[in-house]
Amino acid sequence: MELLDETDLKILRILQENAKLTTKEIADQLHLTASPVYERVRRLEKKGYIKNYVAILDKKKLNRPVTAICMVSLRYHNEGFIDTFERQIKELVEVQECYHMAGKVDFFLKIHLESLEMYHEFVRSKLSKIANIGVLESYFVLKEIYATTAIDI
Amino acid sequence: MELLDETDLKILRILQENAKLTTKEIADQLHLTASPVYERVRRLEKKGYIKNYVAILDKKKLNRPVTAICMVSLRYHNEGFIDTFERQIKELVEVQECYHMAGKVDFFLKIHLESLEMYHEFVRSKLSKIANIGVLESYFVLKEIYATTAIDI
DNA sequence: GAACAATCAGTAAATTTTTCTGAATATGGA
DNA sequence: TCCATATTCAGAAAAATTTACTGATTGTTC
Repeated sequence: MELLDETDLKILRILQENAKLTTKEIADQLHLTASPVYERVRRLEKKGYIKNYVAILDKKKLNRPVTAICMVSLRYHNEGFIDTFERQIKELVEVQECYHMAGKVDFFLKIHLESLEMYHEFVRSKLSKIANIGVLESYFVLKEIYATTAIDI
Repeated sequence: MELLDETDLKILRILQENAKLTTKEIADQLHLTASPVYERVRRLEKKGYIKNYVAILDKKKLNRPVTAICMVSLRYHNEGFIDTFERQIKELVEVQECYHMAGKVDFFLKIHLESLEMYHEFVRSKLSKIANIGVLESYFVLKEIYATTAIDI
């Protein structure tokens, strides 16, 4: 069951840049008609290659100009402690991404906030309330050089 | 010119989770008809609150299971050096995000790849070819605990 | 309270999505 | 090589959605 040919990849490349194109517009780019493109997109959705479609908002216009990167190391690394940490992190609405890392740092967080003061408040009243945090290092984004949700396929 | 009321925010919250809902479906959630929802969405697009619409793909299914975080410090920090670095980074298709940071680390990269071997090759043949890199620290994602493109508004 | 602006509901046309059918092409054995 | 099968595509038609427009209602300001 061969699943992805070059046409599928082209469709995915287009959709991850602009999901509002009509099947007709995509079809024109690929020199096809709307039918095969429509069927392929549905199959790519169904098979899970396309996870979902989202609107990307302007963080600055919506008053979330501060992006912080936070590196967390736990004090104890038993399975229970790690699971608990993960569960508590998911509750924090400010956290956009959280990764469990290999190496001296255990977790990696990306956080969007209104201001540096709000970050201080976030750490004071939420992050530091989570038990078992050993080291917590904060970094701040000065400028977004490049950021996309697309992957190179 | 008051621009965003609670209805606008609700629409944005919905669209950044699922951009494929019809205006009718959104309208039902808000106890409105399609007309005002349609007009509001168009205004939110036009005013730039919505930057674009994208499809989110499944990295593992598309054979990009390795996510690396890379912290780069430059050797020299003249304006020219920084601009050059930024320009060169944007050329690397593997790099999904690049931020200029405050503090001891200058740049922060998120990179999606096929394998650890490909990361090695990426550093060897591309990253290290960029002049003026001082320190380069690599971290690898063991597990994605939580990741969204939505912001808390 | 009158004039103005903003928001909404409803309607209809244009466009797109969705479903279906049949033709063309490719594939895999015998 | 030829036949049977599966896959992919184009085209058409129905269903649904988008888009544009109108008028009514509500809210605001002076």
